[in-house]
Amino acid sequence: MGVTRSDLFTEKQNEFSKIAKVFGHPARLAILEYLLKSQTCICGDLVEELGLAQATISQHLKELKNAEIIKGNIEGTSVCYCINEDKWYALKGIFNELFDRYPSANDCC
Amino acid sequence: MGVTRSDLFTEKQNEFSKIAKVFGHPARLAILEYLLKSQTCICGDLVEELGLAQATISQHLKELKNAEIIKGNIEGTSVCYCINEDKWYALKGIFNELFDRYPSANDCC
DNA sequence: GTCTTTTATCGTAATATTGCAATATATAAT
DNA sequence: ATTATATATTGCAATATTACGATAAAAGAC
Repeated sequence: MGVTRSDLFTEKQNEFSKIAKVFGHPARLAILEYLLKSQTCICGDLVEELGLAQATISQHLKELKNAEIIKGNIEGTSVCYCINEDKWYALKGIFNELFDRYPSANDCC
Repeated sequence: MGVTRSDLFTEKQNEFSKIAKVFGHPARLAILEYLLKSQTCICGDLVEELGLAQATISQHLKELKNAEIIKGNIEGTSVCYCINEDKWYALKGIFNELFDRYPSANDCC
């Protein structure tokens, strides 16, 4: 009990839900929005920007990196993070693929 | 500790993440995909379809209903579930709004 | 070398999620 | 009224997530 039954679902469903889960936390969205708008991608200021502890932000960055939504480059003592463009466009496609499967109009609901 | 710091984020970020979280479980995706493809929307067969216990499915349906992604109509002793069309199109828009904010092409990553 | 700065990791506490058996509720059929 | 069927709710155990202080690791400044 308590453990997600991934065995019951398709590879696609498991993959998609894993990605959706990454978007399922406001801190990670805030990080992404900051990366989207910032022209430079030096990102040490995320701690002041978001108000979470440094350890917490590092953890969220790790999850975004694991999902390959962002990339990180070491730049001297700091790390330069930015959106993974290729993945970003791929994600747009994956989500649209779902949302374009329009619900069949039924009369009962 | 351990509680999401919603106070630190914008209303939009909190709302979006809440929706994304609903998509963040394969069972709920499986339910949605079943509702999308099924012409009829009588949904008692989800239990056999998915392989999860009836109580578990009922719980997932509740979360989908809370997020207003699906609607449920009582139909005799069973309940007829289907996608909430309006919400579905709205969600498509909300996700595209995010994905259309293309990352600025930087040279450092 | 030491010191400073920046980010990552570890350990741990608080909370949330998932799954299911048991039970409750609601309606239909008899 | 009793029984059968379908779904919801409750209670609880297992697991996952979130947050943060403390500490480690890595690189530049001196």
